[in-house]
Amino acid sequence: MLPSSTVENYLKAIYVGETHLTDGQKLVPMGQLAGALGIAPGTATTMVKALAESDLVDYEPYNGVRLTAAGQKLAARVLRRHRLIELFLVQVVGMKWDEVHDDAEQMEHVVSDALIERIDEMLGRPEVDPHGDPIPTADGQLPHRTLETLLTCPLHTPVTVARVTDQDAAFLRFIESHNLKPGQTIEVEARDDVSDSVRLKAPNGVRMTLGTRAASKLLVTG
Amino acid sequence: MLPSSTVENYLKAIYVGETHLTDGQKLVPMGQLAGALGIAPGTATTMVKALAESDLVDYEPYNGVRLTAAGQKLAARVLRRHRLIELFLVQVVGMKWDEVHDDAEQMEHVVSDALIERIDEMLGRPEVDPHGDPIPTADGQLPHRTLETLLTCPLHTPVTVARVTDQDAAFLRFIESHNLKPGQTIEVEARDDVSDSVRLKAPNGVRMTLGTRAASKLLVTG
DNA sequence: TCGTCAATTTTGATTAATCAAAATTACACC
DNA sequence: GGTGTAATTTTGATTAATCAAAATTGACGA
Repeated sequence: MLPSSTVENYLKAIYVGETHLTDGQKLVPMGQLAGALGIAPGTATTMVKALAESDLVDYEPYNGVRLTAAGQKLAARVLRRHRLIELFLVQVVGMKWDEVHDDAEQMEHVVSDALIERIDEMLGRPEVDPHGDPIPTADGQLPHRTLETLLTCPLHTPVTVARVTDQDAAFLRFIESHNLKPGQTIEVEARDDVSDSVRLKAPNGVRMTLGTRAASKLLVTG
Repeated sequence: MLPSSTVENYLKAIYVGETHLTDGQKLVPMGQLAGALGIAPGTATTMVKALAESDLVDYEPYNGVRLTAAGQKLAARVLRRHRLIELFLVQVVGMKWDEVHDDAEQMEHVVSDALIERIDEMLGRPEVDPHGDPIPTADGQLPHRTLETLLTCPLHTPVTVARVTDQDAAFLRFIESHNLKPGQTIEVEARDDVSDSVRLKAPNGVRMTLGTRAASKLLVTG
């Protein structure tokens, strides 16, 4: 019984949902899941019960859902495919990083293992995709680096952009046009809670200001 | 109402079915369609009636089905995608020509126009795929060369393999291992109806014998 | 303790795609 | 012209995925 694209999408959404859980939570709420997938809450309930039946998730009524080991393995596989495909489309095919998400979203469910292996090989077993998101290994491990956001990193200190955690095309174009893509070195000069903003110096020396919402999507390493 | 993968597959099957019609026929029989798609005959009937409702096909009960102009346009688009993707996977990704069919079959329904355009550009607007099958143009024209099979081409005359009309992986591996891929020059030395076979000289000078069934799948130009 | 409200689950329906098996039709042959 | 066969269509069901709206639950504040 190989999983349908729909099942794969549920698992993937739960997987990333788990990584977004604040503090000691271990269950992804149904509402959040339904929201992430853009479906009605009742639909999510029905589907999750079926996933639980297949031992892909643990489901606690009214509390939420969590992946089992089997579910985690499948989810990691899908995420691996997605990120490899994104990198491939940018690196090999020459598409822009803001236009590859939808193609990857579709292709991740349908391409053969042989094609994924070829892509992985062509790209030299990469560890991160064009957005700096880590690529799960073939055996399902998700490498984890601890990164800081522009809201928490040290001031007046050069840091390197490592990851951009937003797939929105307009946001990505903004990042690119201001030279803030992963790999670029920048420096946070000031933060201001009142104006809800962060001021920073871009690689070319240009100063600019971001809202905290946007700033929280840029992850950096010291 | 963009067409589902299923609808695209029906249209594609009717499209290629039409090209296989003998003499003056203009309708693809339901049985043949169902067979090509691997579905029950009743299912084909139901679906074709729906396609007729959407003006993608003309349907004559008990006689068969034919594409309308709109259906033809869609079918050509899918076939174009399929063949461009196959060539891409061979040429750029380095997959073998006998292993790209299934990936192309899936990807043809899901990749963006932007990706197809990039692929077409990378490949230099190619006219044929790795099997020598012509690639429909972006506006839906299917370039047609008149080719002969090994059953009809002149004897004792060098001819160039132009097309292999069978997607079966084992057959393709056979063709490759005997140096009979498109572009190779060969010569038919004899045909024999009784033994149902064709004898030919491969590029390396090696003599070999094919059954007429296999020989009919090799198309050549003088 | 109790009521309220938001989140969740249930219920009842719908759509697309499919099958098996029964009914029908076309046609060719005697 | 009748008849049998093969192709085709109909019929009745099934599965996966979905929605809207009604019912339920659980937690929190009064």
